[in-house]
Amino acid sequence: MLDKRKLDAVLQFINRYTDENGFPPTVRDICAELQIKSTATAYDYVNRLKEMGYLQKTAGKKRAVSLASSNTVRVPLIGTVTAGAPILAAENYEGYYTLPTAEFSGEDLFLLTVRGDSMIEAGIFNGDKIVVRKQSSAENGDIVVAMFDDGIEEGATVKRFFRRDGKFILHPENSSLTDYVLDNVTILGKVIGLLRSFR
Amino acid sequence: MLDKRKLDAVLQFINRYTDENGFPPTVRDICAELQIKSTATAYDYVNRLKEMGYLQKTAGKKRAVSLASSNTVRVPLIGTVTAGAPILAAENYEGYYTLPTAEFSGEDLFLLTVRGDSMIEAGIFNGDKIVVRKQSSAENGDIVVAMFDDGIEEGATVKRFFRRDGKFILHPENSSLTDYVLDNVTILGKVIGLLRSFR
DNA sequence: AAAAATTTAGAACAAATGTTTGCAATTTCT
DNA sequence: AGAAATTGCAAACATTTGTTCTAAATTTTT
Repeated sequence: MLDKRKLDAVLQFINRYTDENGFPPTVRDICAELQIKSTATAYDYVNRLKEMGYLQKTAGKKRAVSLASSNTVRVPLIGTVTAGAPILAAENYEGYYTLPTAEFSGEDLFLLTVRGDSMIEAGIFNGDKIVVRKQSSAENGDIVVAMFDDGIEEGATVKRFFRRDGKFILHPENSSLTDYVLDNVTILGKVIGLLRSFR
Repeated sequence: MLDKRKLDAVLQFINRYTDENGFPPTVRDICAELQIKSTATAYDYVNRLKEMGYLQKTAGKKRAVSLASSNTVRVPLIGTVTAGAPILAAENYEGYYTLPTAEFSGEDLFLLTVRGDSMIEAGIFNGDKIVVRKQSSAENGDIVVAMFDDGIEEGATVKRFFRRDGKFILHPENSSLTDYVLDNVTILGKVIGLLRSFR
């Protein structure tokens, strides 16, 4: 049986090295770091880690190891949620943010900058960037990004979602605002987290 | 004069490729992507980008290009802010989070999980992870992580900081709590942002 | 339009780095 | 303790991939 700790050390090193340098180490780098005296040994470790599913690598390629489970996701910032503003349009892409999967995981995530104070009591402030998972339905109590059109106003907003008596309710978490009660809403996604930076 | 757009396309590609694969492309990958017919040409582009300061690379090394200005920072999660709990101890490291520099930048950042509701009116909730920049002083109005010892209680907390009449004030943003007025505090850092994930 | 400069291509070369092999060292099993 | 299995080493090897060189193509300048 092979020493579990050594394998772990190799994995850790690959992870750290890649993060610090922007590219993975060579087998010889691994040797140097862990005082392994033969490239074949380091090579062996890497292959075991691959077989165990911790690493991805393509045979032959140089410096082509990467963690099987990435620590990060690339998430596009696609605009601002403000009434009337069409979002989700490809032209609105404002770049990609790399986020830690430890905190934000899932498929089809995107970021939106929040404009307004309608969710302030839920801790979502003006200027926050919300992490949204794209989905077209929601459960009672979810915070969602939704498009609505009640004949008076239309647009996309962030609200807490409820369905009651055949109606859709978009509930602002701000006691000075009132609910939207609608016959139709289009759910764009569920808010799964947020980023804030104090300026 | 060389086409600015082509250079930009190369930079973009290196960025995207690295993000998607965990390791940078080879000159031949660049050729394939941008329909360049000679490795020498792609090689030239990469070198120019290096000279212009957009890329870092070491001559000779394979697959060893990386962006000069990283899009991300690695930030350690070092514990929880709760009264009485010593933080900043090396043993408390709970791993590293990769955060986007577009949102959180600076030197000596760390993350803490917040326990308690003392800053709820500033939008900092129980369970949030705050991004802290290590520093030993603060300005009036800053939200800080501070150690205090008033003879009754001691520990680390997150509070808004003020200095007034020779005293230090740690002000909770929660109208049901009262200020700590202290003769001595040790500032551990300034809160520059936060992460939240809804469970 | 010719000359000069720059950019690109094609091919060959060299070095870094993954991979294989045979054997020694170590550990595990009987 | 001895046998068997596993692990580690050293060295050679193979391939990927960076690099260089020369000339053709293109663009810029005169």
